[in-house]
Amino acid sequence: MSRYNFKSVETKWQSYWEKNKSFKVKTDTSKKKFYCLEMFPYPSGKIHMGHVRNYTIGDVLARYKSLQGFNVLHPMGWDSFGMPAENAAKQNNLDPKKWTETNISNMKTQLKKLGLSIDWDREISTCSKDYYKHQQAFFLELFEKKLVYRKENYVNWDPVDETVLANEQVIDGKGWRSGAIVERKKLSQWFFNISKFSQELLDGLEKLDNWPNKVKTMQKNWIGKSFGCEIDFKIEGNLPVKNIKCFTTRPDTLFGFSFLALSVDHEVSKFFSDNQDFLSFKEECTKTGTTEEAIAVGEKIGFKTNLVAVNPLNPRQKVPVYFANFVLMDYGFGAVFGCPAHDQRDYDFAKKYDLEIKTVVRPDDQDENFKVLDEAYPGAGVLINSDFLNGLKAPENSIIETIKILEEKKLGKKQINFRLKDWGVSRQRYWGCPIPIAYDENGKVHPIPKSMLPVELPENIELNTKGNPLDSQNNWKEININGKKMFRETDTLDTFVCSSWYYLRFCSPTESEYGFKKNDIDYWMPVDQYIGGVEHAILHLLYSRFFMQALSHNNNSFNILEPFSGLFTQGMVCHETYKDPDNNWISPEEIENINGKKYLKKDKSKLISVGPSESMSKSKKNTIDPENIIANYGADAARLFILSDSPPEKDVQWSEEGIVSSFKFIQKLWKLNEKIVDEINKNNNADYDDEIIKYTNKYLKKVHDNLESFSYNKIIANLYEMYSFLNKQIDKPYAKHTLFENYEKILIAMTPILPHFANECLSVIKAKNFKWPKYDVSMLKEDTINIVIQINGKKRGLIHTKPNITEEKLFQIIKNDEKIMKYFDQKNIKKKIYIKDKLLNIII
RNA sequence: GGGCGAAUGGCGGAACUGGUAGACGCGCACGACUCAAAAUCGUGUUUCGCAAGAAGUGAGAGUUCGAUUCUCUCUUCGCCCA
Repeated sequence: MSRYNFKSVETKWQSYWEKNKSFKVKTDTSKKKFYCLEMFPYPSGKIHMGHVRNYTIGDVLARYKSLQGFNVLHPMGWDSFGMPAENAAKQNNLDPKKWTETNISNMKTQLKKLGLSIDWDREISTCSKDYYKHQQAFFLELFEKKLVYRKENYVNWDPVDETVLANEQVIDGKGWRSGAIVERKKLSQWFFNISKFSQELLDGLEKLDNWPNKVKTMQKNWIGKSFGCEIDFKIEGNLPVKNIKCFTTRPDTLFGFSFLALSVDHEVSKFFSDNQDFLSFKEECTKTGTTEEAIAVGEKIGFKTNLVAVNPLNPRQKVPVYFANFVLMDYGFGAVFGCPAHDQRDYDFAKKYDLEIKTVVRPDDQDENFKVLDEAYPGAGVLINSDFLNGLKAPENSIIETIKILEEKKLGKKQINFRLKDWGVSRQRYWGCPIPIAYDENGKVHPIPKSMLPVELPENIELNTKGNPLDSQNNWKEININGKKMFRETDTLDTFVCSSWYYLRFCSPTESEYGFKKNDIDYWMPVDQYIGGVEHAILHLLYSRFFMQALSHNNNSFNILEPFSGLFTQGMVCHETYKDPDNNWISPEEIENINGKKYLKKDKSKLISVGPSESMSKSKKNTIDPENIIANYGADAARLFILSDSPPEKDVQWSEEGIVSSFKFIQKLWKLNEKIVDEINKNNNADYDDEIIKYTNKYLKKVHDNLESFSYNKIIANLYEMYSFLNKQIDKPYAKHTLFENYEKILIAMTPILPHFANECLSVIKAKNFKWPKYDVSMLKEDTINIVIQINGKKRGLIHTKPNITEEKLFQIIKNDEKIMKYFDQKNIKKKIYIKDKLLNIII
């Protein structure tokens, strides 16, 4: 008996796959294709357990599909532009490019040790100019299609570092690095016109049957289609403002109108540009955030104008016009009509400024005297105090009816509004894809000619400058286009742009003329199964869907609108958390278990308290390094454990006991393998025994069904059962051929999960040219079955018999069964319910 | 505040379209081997009960011959949006 040496076996197979380019694929229209894609990693330096889980899930599928005969595209690349490289470079005075390349090389080595079936010849990296060159061409293509434009927009500005911050870099309103209070600042930036496709992106979701409903719902809410009305309010006052347009989803509450609120950026604000009070109010507004949350939670403040707005349905009613901090210019028209009784935000505002709160909707269980008191009532009911609208059912009927009336009177019109805003792609960063645009001396925009692409990032530049480092690169900035001196755009593209089309590049990774070849994407696209974290449910997936819409827009050569036909979102990897008595987080590697109860720090200095299992994070120090795991237990054990404990879509708890038991199980499988090989070599000629054939077929059906439904945890359970079956049976003499044939099938079905181990065993039994084993339906029939006997729905016995038994025959058997008969008297039987070959329920 | 989802032993989780609840794993207990330990193997393990038996899938109702599964109300937790 030899011990299974995972190190030599895993190394052997990994180098075999590499040498033979086992996973290299080509466009081949004679074969059925399967495109299996996992979200590509950011090259942070080391892989983490989340990667192990993500790529193991994908690899199981890719290997399974490949054995089934599909031409499987399973590529890997690097999402290699982005801030961590720039930050690391700044801190350690490094070159972001070198930092990134080193990380890629380390992580590639680590990924290879997992035994993934990846076609490494297709490896791409978004920071390489071979990649971003095409991205710049796409930018220009969208520019020509008028899907890219420039506008002024607010950004989070750190006044100390003189830099723009991403939302996640703003912590409690302060810059994460400088601690300075973040300001809102207007900058001219590039936008992708994603909102043009709002309806298409919404409609497309309907056809994505293999996406989780959860993700579709999240996208639907994000796109946020709302149905409402555009109302033109007449304005009276001392300013040359005659009308103000509003969008509202609740025109039916117009009789509850008590103020009109404008965004401080509304065009009316130009009349207040020398009003000091207004300017300081506007200043105040920039301090509160612009997120919907900040607005909902924050205090509502207003600035009263001398203007009054006329209620279009009741011209005698005139209400004040305010500027207010909770109205945003980029939603609707930057103006809302306030109905405090039925909108909490308006209610808060009205309370503060002592405005009228008029109830116009009563809940169904209240009468006409219902009054809104302590909080707004946004719910359903019946319209009251609304003149000719009284009695309408709110909100469904009343909205439609009110819009009809407003349209008839030419006071407003029906409108569809989307919450989805255009995608701002400008980043004031160095480490990103340069935007292929130049400005002449008058500031006019000129696309950089395609022949001059790529616009390369300058290398070896000083990053510790204030503001965007590219801004100070005067040599680089200057460019000559058609004999004219111009200046390059110094902003770079959001890294989400890079990941919006990488799945296309994998189809034609070396194509130099364009981002992809048409015949490649015609064959490979769409991605059949995309696998990644749910944290990308909205932005990345929506941007990618937009990108396909944008490329297909006014394009006759291809029309792929949905990039990912199947989506699977895996859960996170969690671990217990540990703290010492001083409330410091302690890493699992620093502690020791005493008696299975107490935990001590390894130097025995401190008692450790165990906290709940939480997703692995550096800040809580509850991470486990996959590299150590692979070194100590092997890739197969890591794969086995990460799949075994929980369904892939749910969180999984990493534990020392778990990985150890997976490791031990592989050792057991190896011992079993040796026993079986001995048995096969014995060349005994026992009688044909169909027990193993039946069991194998049942097993293969389970594995097949569980693979198809992503129930990978159940496959591991099936495998354990298979092991204990074989281990008990193996002492019986088996016909050599039967044993060999079925064992081979079992091993092949094991290769997606344990590729090194199973291939090693297959080579030991000299199996060749194997395919995915199909189960034989005729072998699934049982010779004997158990029928449950219930009395009044309670289980009272089990009858072991042959299938296809009639109720009468079954009852004959029961009559001789004292254990069952003691529960009832035959005279009292009211009814018998017989479900053939399953259950008999006797009602007394 | 809104949307979506979940709740099953000490723990992670099984249970096909309503039909034997707790598969499989971890942990734990006992036993074998051993001078001993580790490793390995075996047995047991929902709760109460000596047992016969009874109860039992977050709580409460309902539909049904029969509910972890379907319907309603509630509680708690998670995720997303706010």
